Amino acid sequence: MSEHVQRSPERAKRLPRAVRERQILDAAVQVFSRYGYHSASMDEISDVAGVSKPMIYTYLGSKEDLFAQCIRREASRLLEAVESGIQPDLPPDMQLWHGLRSFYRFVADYRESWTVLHRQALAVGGSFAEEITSMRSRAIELVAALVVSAGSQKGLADQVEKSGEGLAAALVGAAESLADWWLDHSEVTDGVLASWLMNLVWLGFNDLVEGRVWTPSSSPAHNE
Amino acid sequence: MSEHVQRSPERAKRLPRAVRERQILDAAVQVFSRYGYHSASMDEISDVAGVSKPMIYTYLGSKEDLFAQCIRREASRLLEAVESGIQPDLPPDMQLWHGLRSFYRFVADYRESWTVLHRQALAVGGSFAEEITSMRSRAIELVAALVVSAGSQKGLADQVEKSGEGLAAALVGAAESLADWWLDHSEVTDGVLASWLMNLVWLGFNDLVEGRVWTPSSSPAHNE
Amino acid sequence: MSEHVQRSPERAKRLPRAVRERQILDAAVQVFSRYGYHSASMDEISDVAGVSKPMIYTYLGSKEDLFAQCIRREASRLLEAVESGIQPDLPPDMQLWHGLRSFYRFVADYRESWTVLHRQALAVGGSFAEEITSMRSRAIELVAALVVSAGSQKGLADQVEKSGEGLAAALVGAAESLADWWLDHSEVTDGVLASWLMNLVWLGFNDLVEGRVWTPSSSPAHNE
Amino acid sequence: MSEHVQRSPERAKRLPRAVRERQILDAAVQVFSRYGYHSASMDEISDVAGVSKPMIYTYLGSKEDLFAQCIRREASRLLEAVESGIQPDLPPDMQLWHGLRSFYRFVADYRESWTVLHRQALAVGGSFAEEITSMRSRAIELVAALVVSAGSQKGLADQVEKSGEGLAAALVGAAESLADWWLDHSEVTDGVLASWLMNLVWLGFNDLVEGRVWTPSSSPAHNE
DNA sequence: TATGAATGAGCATTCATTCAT
DNA sequence: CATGAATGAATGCTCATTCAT
Repeated sequence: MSEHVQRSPERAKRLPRAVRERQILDAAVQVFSRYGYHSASMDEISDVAGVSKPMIYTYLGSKEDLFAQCIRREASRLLEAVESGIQPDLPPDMQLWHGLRSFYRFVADYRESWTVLHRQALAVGGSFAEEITSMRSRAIELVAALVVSAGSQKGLADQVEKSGEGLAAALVGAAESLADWWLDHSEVTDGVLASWLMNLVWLGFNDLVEGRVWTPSSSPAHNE
Repeated sequence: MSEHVQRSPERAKRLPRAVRERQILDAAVQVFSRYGYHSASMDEISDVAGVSKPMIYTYLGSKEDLFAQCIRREASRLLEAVESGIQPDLPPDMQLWHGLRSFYRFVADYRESWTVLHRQALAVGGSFAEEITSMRSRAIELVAALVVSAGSQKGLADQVEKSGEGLAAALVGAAESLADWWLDHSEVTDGVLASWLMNLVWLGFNDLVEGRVWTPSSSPAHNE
Repeated sequence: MSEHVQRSPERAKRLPRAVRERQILDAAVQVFSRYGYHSASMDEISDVAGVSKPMIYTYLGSKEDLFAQCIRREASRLLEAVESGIQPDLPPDMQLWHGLRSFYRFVADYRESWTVLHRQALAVGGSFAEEITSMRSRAIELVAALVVSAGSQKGLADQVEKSGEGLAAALVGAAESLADWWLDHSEVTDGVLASWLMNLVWLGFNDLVEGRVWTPSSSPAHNE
Repeated sequence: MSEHVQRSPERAKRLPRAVRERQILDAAVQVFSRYGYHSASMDEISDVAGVSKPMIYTYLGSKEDLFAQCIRREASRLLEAVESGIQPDLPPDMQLWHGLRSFYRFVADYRESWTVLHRQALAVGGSFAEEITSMRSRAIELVAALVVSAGSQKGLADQVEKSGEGLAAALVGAAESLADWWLDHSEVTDGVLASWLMNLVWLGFNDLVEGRVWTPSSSPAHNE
């Protein structure tokens, strides 16, 4: 179970509290992302952090507290990364494009952060799931706003209006799923991933906005 | 923690093995979906199943085994449900359409199965993640085949060829994400969900196939 | 710290629950009386009981629960012992006399029970102290009733009326203190101890000095 | 758990050692009396004392040492208080009377000291119990001497000779018990308590009932 | 077949105690 | 003199798992 995890070589001494807290959080993210909340042991975290267990409790509180702080820190990082990649004065599609690229760069740079956020946090019931879910909801709303703003620019097709949030949820899910897929197919670049998504959902979305609609009865099997 | 879970009223006796196994698996899915793998206790499962713990071990093996069998059974059910909804002689888009509707009907009918598969199984490291991932991969490949077959009907654009699996992964993710979203917005029907997805991804995909491509430089900000 | 404590020699097997519970409670009283609530470890209790720790938790609950049940059981035993020694149709002084003898016999027979009740239970704050205090209060009231009934038989002197409970508290304390003293001076018999107390509080030290002595046979029940 | 405990507002600096030691002991008595030996934490003591933990260790040694010194200091205070209230040239009963009043005044003035001594010290096994027991023994011997001296003045009845120490133990226990009772019935004065005891043990309950009452003014020292 | 009885092993958490500054 | 930083060592408790009947 505890294969090979990076650990601080020597028990460093007398560091200021802030530094220690960062060390501990780093270690915690690493371990939580590997084993999940329940299987992760405070022993291993303290080990990886190069710090004794009591310090963890003194500085960061209980295991639950620790996990919560991991989640929050990584979620903030992710949001910041994405936001910092977006220029709000660009048109919606460019915003989405840059947002997606930033997102994938983050996933690449901080695999563990992404794993904790995406894979582990939801499985742990209670407040964590809520917290994560609410962050995800915020992301979805953000995308929905983008989608709707794009639609209104072009005359806001009915389809878009009604389904904005649903479409956004689908888009976010697609992006996440592609991120997961990427973890096992790292040969493509973040730009390629973002392109795929843009082509898949943006072109489709564009059609919608311009009045082209897919319905079961419009399928070639039926309408010719 | 243990709010209100259905439990068998009386300790029944001398049932054939197959029946017992089903009872146990049902209970296990119920409990796992509520609490997640680690927080679920064999005690509660045996309680809900109306069976003593040793029986579980005799019939289904360890907790890990039990979970694996839950996963497999529910995944099979899901796949069956989806496949049985598809008529292979229809055109690709209609197949996708029917597949999506079947998928959402399954999610609605077997919430717990879906929860176990989607939320819990990935968080548990090791063999489970692999198993789930491989099943998901199969689903993705299936969709990819659909996508590619649609592409080749129309002359297989390059974009599609290279990105088929990625697009499929994105589509599957979008469908899953929308399923999650649906759990909290049950006012729309499965048909609506499927429509959204078809409009979002199929129209977009169609554009691709027909040579319309989104690139950063084709965005209005750049080409005017 | 863990000098030499009697322990069950062999890990006995498959005993009915009631028996195990008794074993565990016996062991717990033994260990609590030796080390006090806090220093006693569940490990040692389980060891002495010849039972694994999980059984203790399954059968008797948490350490606090366990201690509470020890207290209650021993307190009940003590009360029963004292009450069974009293014949309510005797005059008050004879009742007191027999009650005291029973009390001291109990202390002699169940040293550990007495230690737990007297020495340990009060030091642990919270509900235990309250429980013990309330039992002690009941004992005091009982004695107070005796005292007052004796007083009213003789015309109820004012002093007695006003101070009944205080006197009873003092008497109970005297009895307890003498019990403690006895633990280090076991050469005298329970009868002697009871005599001392009767002479001290019933007759009065002054009387003693002047040659008046209370003996069971000088009680009104006998000497008329 | 840590409701509201007085604490030094500002971390004072550079005080002479003796002062620091007093601060710490005061805090320790306060905390030990509230929570008992085991539940009291060095952290809280240092907190209440307004001193860092290492200082405690430097000045007073281990937790055990600290507790021992609390016990000794408070016991000394108690003994001094009682002794200073006694005038050795008075007759025994008056000495007892004054001693008791001093004792109750001490209990009233230093509740915490009394609590530590009476409730906590015995429950902690090992050397503390011995120390406390030995101090209590000294008190008992003192009283015994008083009793015996009273007896010998009047011709030393046999009963007294043999049972002197036992009687004294009973008397001391009665006084302590009454002190405890007092903590919950503070409406009576220390004089009343002392009177009750004098009447109970010195004169005898029987005497009381028959109208003979001990009062300070009826003591031989005064009424002859 | 079916189960109440029993446990090994692990985990979160706490606390007295000590360095390094 | 004085302390924030740091930890070794316990301890209460839980849970998957297995016998003996």
